[in-house]
Amino acid sequence: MAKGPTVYHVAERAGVSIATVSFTFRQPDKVKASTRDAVLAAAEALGYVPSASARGLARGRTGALGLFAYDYLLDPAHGRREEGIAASVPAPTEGLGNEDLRLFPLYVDEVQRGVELECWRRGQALLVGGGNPENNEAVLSDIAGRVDGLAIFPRSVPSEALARIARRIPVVEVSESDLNADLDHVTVDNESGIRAITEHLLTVHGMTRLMFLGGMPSSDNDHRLQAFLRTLHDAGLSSARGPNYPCGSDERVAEVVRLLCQGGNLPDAIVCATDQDALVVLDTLAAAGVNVPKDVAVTGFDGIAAGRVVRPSLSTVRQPLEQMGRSMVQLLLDRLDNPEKPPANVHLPVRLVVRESCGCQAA
Amino acid sequence: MAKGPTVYHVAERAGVSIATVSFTFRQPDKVKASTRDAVLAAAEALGYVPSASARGLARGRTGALGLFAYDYLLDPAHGRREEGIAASVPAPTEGLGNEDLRLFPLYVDEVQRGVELECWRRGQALLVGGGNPENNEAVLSDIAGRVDGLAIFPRSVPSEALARIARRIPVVEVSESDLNADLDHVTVDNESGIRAITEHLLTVHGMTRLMFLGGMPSSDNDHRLQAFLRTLHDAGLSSARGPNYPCGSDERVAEVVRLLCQGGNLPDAIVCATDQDALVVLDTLAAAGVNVPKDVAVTGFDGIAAGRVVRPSLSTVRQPLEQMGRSMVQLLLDRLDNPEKPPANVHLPVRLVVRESCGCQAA
DNA sequence: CTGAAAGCGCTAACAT
DNA sequence: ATGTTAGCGCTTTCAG
Repeated sequence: MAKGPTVYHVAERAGVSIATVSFTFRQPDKVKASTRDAVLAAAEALGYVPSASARGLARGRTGALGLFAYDYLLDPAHGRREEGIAASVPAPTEGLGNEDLRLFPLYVDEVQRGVELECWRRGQALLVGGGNPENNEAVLSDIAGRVDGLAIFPRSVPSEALARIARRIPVVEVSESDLNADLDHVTVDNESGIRAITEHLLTVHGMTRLMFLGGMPSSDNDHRLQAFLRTLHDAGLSSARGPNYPCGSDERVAEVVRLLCQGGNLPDAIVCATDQDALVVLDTLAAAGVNVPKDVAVTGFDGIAAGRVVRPSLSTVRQPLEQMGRSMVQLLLDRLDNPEKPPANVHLPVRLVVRESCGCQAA
Repeated sequence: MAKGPTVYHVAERAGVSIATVSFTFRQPDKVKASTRDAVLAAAEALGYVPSASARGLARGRTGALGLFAYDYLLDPAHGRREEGIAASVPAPTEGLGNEDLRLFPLYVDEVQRGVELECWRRGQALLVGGGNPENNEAVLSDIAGRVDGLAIFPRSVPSEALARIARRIPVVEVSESDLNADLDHVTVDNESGIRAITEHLLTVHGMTRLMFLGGMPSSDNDHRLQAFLRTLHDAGLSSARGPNYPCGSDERVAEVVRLLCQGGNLPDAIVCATDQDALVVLDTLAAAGVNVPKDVAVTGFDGIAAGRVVRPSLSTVRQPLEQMGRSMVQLLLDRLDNPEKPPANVHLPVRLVVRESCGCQAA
């Protein structure tokens, strides 16, 4: 606690100059063995811990990367995540209601884990910043001042703020984005993912009346919709209904589903833009007494953990979430090495995951 | 990217001194409105972002807190967690095998989330460091040099390394610890938790032959065992067998259970030291064709998410994991304000969570 | 191979 | 209310 020892103390104790101390820590083999041992011993004895601030100042680099972990569930559109994963556990009568599924790790959580694991693997320091409802800007600026590069989630940061930061340090964004075209990106193959799951519905289940449904608008979701329509078109079909996307929120998605139920003419399948949308759809259908997949099939996109646990379990397209996080780190580090190269884009494959909600192995 | 603007640039552009710029950012209301506006405008125009390194150096504080997120699952004793939560998703025949449950958030994950949320809420920067199998020491030292205070998990850091760091910055440890008595701690009421679940078995289910089982040794687990024995004693009973704790690893736990099955005389209930142990027990019993809770009841301790999802779902004692993370942050900040106060200890309550594995609502 | 010295960008007295 | 002036602890030429 007591204002730790500095290079000066170590230098004095080891009987060398501060330059030698510094040098010993960065190029251990460039100093005479005896000197090195003396320095290391002194450092050890004193409990010396190099100050990252001082080093950062001197080197012009902090040596840390940042992740701005905007939490979608703190966003009004999705409602608040419960007080902690798996927190609320009603006593004996507890079942595993679909409404509890928000307690499992989400898209952002898994990507974050990937960022963390990759940083740790490389011995890279990682600053994890979080959206603070109010002063998002201030928080972001603070983070920006602390790191050499920043990873962000789409739409978690206003474009102007982003531009200001990107002028100073490299920024990488996960997911597609029609804005911020100058940033590095990590994206997935939405096209083939939607095509795979849609064709599964068409071919394996012989369905013909499909509809696309999604809540929040995004570039990814836009592309998924387009891919959906193209797939249907290629099969000589058209969408069962005008695509209900973007509805705007979970609430609106539920509303659309309720209307569908009341109307009495459900499509064969509802292809959702994301797993979260699909979970809402599943909830709503269950509440309306509609059987999935018997009366209507439902599919998602993302492959979050909750989809494995719901009943019926969710057929979906899995994104390599952890890998996406790792790739962000990779991209950041690459750009730090080579600031001038044109914006890069790591495009990752996805995988069709067939479970129950499409009608396969309908228990 | 181009070596961002500094206070000097802003000062020049605003026609003031650098001190005024600095002052404007820290005490906005202490400067004349006109000056403030000029400074802010200049900063805005220049895209000024304060350097945390410089500030840290000057103030003697980095303004960030650290979490050393040792991952137990990277530890050989527990085996490696799959490539990402919910990653491995075997096709159509997939059930939700118990072996998949390691994919859900664990004890450490939930505590980490608590630390994050609390830091974000307070606008506190948070550095999340990770165990790197090899150079744990180096990583730790690096983190220590970057933060004003550090939160750690028990036994994730060798005591000597810890001592060195604790000499420089405050360190808070979650869970009980007979070592490191000089650190601040966040603990839970193991005694009443074990007592509650044991008495539930005794009273509600009328069981008499109970045994305690646990893998890894720890102070918490030690205390749980003691509480277990005391509870039995108070009821005029004794342990059905010599307590099998600490077995040492998941493997050894499984082995003990297999022996029990072969021996043919299972106790009425196996009270596990942790949920993780209980999941292993559940797995092993299932593999041996033993029915839970019919043939034997099983209970856990922790309340991790996976316990809700297994079948039979796990009766357990839930720790307020998120709150524990939040309390660590609180403790760190308190100590920074008041370095001299004696070691503090936040002792949190736990809650009995009755599900199926104890025999309640046996489907 | 090692020492001397000049900053890195900002804060905090102390002046004014 | 604002300007002056020392550093904070480390890195990095440049000499020796």
